Amino acid sequence: MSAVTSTREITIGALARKTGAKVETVRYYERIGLMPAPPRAAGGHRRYGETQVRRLWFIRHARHLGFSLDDIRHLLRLVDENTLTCRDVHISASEHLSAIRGRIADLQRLERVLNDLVDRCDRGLTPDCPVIDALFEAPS
Amino acid sequence: MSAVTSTREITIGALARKTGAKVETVRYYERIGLMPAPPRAAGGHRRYGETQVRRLWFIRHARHLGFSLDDIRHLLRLVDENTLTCRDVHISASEHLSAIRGRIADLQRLERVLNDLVDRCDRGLTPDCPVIDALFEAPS
DNA sequence: GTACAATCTGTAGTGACTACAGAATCAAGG
DNA sequence: CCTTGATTCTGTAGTCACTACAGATTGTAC
Repeated sequence: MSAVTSTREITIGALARKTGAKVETVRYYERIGLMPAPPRAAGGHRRYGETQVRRLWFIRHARHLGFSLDDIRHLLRLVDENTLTCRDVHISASEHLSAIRGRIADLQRLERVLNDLVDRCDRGLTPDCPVIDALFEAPS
Repeated sequence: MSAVTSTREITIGALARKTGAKVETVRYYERIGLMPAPPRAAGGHRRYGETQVRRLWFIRHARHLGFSLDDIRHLLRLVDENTLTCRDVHISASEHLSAIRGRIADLQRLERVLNDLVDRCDRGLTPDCPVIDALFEAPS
């Protein structure tokens, strides 16, 4: 087993292309402590290994699932402690799921109200629109 | 007709209590030009009349309906020009409505994926959880 | 050697507020 | 008149998750 630098190390640009993240975002994740500061090449450019590529994939997937960076930070701490279990993922995802369902319900309520407004404004052919008037007044 | 200050003018705190907005938010709306700079009392405190109360109600209602401050700015410009019609409200609300519907659809897709993940992680009683593994890898 | 691409650091902008700090003003009770 | 406590004033910075620069340096291909 040699201890020399792996030939599989890649630049930040290659990492970004691989995972679909932007270069600036990767540096941002490093700044806020989600990604560890990687080793640098002679000129100061960052070099990433397989572990960091996998870590960024984890972040990307979790973000895509709508987890906040704080949620992800929590999960990654468990990863770093080597104690992340299915149970942890289950708990975090369940909480997240009910938040999502709440947001869907909120938006659906909003949709009904807006739909009603659109409907009433559509047919509002009278000179003074009661819908507009109502917007300017305290709710009854 | 007297030209003295109306007795119905209220402070920013009273305005906030009336409409349910926060004092800071009212000042914020003034700063970004949604609310006009009101006249001041002797000591420099803001005084609001009925017109501004109605204007703030409009903003509150529109925000509650999920319109962006930019949307609201647009509508209020028409109000200031005295040309706001039911048609304008209809157009703006329709656009907004389809954006809301798009977001609902996005969240519902997300809900399905998350639900599936929760489901699989729930039953994942094997030592190595394939769900977690998948989170660390490029999508296949 | 010379382009040109990629990377570096640091800072500021987004939306819609919210949260202070520190000073001034106002309203009520004694 | 004076004090106390609430309210208001201005200005600035923080939130979230990036994104977009500027200006300097480094890496790479010909």
